[in-house]
Amino acid sequence: MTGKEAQLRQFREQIAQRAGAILDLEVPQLADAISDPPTRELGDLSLPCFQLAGPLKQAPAKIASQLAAASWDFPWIEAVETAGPYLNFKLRRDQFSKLALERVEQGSDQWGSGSSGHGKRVIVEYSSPNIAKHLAVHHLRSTMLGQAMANLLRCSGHEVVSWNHLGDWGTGFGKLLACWDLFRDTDNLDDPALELREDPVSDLNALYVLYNQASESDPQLESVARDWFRKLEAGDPLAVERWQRIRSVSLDKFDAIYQRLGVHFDQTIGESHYQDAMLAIVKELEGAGILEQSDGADVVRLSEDIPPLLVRKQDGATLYGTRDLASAVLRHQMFPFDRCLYVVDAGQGLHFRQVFGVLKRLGYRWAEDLEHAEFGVMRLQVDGAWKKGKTRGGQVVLLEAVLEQAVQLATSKVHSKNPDLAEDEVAKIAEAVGVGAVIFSDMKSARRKDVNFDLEKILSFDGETGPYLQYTHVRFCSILRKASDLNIKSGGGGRLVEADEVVLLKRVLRFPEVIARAARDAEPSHLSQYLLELAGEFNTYYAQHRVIGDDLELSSDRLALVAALKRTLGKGLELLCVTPLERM
RNA sequence: GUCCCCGUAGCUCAGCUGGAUAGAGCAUCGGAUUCCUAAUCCGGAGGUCGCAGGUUCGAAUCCUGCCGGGGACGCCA
Repeated sequence: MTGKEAQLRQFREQIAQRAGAILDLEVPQLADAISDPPTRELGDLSLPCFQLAGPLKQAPAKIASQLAAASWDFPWIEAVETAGPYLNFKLRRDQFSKLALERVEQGSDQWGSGSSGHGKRVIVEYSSPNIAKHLAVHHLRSTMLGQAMANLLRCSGHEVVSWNHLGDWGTGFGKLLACWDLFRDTDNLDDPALELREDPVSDLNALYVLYNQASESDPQLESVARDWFRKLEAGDPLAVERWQRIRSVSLDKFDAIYQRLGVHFDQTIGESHYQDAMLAIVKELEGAGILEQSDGADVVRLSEDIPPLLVRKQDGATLYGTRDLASAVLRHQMFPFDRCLYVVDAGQGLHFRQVFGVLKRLGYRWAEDLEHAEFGVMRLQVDGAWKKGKTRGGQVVLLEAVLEQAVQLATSKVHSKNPDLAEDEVAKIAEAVGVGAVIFSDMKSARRKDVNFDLEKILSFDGETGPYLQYTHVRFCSILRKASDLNIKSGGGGRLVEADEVVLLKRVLRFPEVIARAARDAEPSHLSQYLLELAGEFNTYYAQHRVIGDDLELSSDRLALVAALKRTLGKGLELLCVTPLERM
C-alpha cells in the first residue's frame, strides 16, 4: 500500500475532492483530468473546468473563478489562479518537496510498486524459440518485451507466471534424429558426445543443412525423417533419447543468453508436452458438436469475418492451432489466471483470434482473458533495403554475435573514458552497457511498430539510448559518492524551491502510475519514455545547478532529490532488464 | 477480395482517459568543459499531425470514407 500512497495521484485526488466539495458535485474521474499547465509560469498543476460546465450549467471560466475564490488551505498549495477555463495551482515548493521526498522514502525498496494487480494472476508467454537453432536478433523482441511485461506486472502487484512455449516438436526433428546414423562418417554425434562440444547447436545446424542437400538428390530421405518422427511420437527409446539430448543442449545454450539478458522463466514447457491434451481437446470439440468436416479436414467455424480454424489435417495429424488450444486449457488448469498474454509477433493476429474464438465457442469464460500482446516485425538491412529477417537463405543474424559486437564497442569506449578502471570492472561495465544498448533500443518505442534493426544506431550510445540512461544513473552515483566522502547526509527537502526541482519531483512521483499503466497496457515503452524524460530533465538541471555546494543544508536537500531520482531510474532500468551502473 | 496494424520535422519516434502555443533524439549549423563523468547541456533551422468529411465549446487523439505502407488469410510453425 505504501506504493500506492506515494504517487502524484494523491495530490491530484485531494484537489479533485476539494473541488467537488466546493461545488457540491460528484465527479468520479476529475483527478485524472488534472495535468501540467503548458508553461511553468502558469503553475504546477492544472484543473480544466470544461467537464464541470455541463452538470453545473455554467461557463467553465465562471466555475474556475468560483473555485479560485474558495479556500484551498492545503499546506502544499501556494496559490490558485484562473486562466480562462483553467484553474491553475502553484505548489508551495518547500512543503511540496518535503512531502514528495517523504513519499519516495516511505516506498523504500518497494518504491514504484503498486497494488493494482493484487490478488490477480497473469501468465506471460514469450521468447518461445525452436530448439536445435540459435537465438537470432528477431527473437529479441518477444524475449525482452515479454520479460519487461512480466517485470512490470509483478511490480504492480500481480502474481506472474512467465512461460516459455518451446518449439520442440514437429516432423523437422525427424531429420535431426536421422542424422545420427546418416552422417556418421562426417560427424558422429556420439563422438564427441553432443553435450561435450563447444557449440553443439551449430553442429546440429550443419548436419541439418547436409540433410537438406542430400534429400534433394535422394527423395527417399524424406520418408526416413518421417519414420524417425513417428518413432519419436510412439515413444521409441532411442528416438526419445536423441531428442532429449538435442533439447537439453539447446536449452543450455538458451539459458546462457537468457542469463545475460536478465530473462527468467517460471515454466519452460514445449509443444511436445501436449500430445495427450490435444487428443482431449479434439474429443471435446467433437463432443460439443462444433467440429466440422471440410475438404477432408476437421475445422471449427467461427464468425463470418474470420476463417475457420483448422484443427486436424486430412491425414489426421494435429496442427499449430490444436497445440495452442491444448496449451491454453492446460495453462488454465495449472494456474487459473486473470489474464494470459501471448507476446508473439503481429503476423499471428488471425491465428490467435481463431484460437481464442474456438475456446469461446467451447464456453470457456476465461477465453476472454486471453490477449495477444502483438509486436511489429524486426527488419534487417539487406542490400540497402529493410527486410523481414527470416532464417531462409542463411541471412539470420545471431543474437549472440550482436551482443558481442555491442560489448566490444562498449569496452573500447569505457577504456577511453575511464582508463584507470581495473580490467574486470571494465568487462563488467562494458557488458552492461553493450547489452543494455541492444535491449533498450528494442523497448524504446511502442511494441506494435515495426523496427529496423540498425546496429550502427544502436551502438552510437548517444541521445535516447540505454547508455544515456545508464550514464545519468552514474551521475547520480558519483554525486552520492562524493557526498558520502564529504560526510554530507541527505536532507528533508524543505529547501528545494527551484522551478526545475518541482518539475523533477513531480516526475519522480509519477513513477508508480507509469508502471501501472505500462503493466495494464502491456507496453514497456511507456516506462522507457518516462525514464528518458526523467533523465533529460535531470541532465538539464545538472548543467545549471550544483548539488554539492557551499550551502550545506541546501546540498543535503538536493542530495535527497538525487537519491530519489537514483532510486527511480535504477528501479526503472531494472524493470527493463538494463543494468544500472555505479560508474562507466 | 476480406480482415488486422501503421501513417506526426530530412530520418527514427513521443504525445496518458479529446484540452491552453504539437515535443524529443539523430543528422545539420552555432555555442558551453578551472567546478559532482561533455556517453552531457544550451541555441538556430526544420511540421497544412496522409487526405476529405463528421461528432464536440475544443480533435494529432473519437467516428466514417478514401489514399499510402506493412502483414495475415485451411492442411508449416
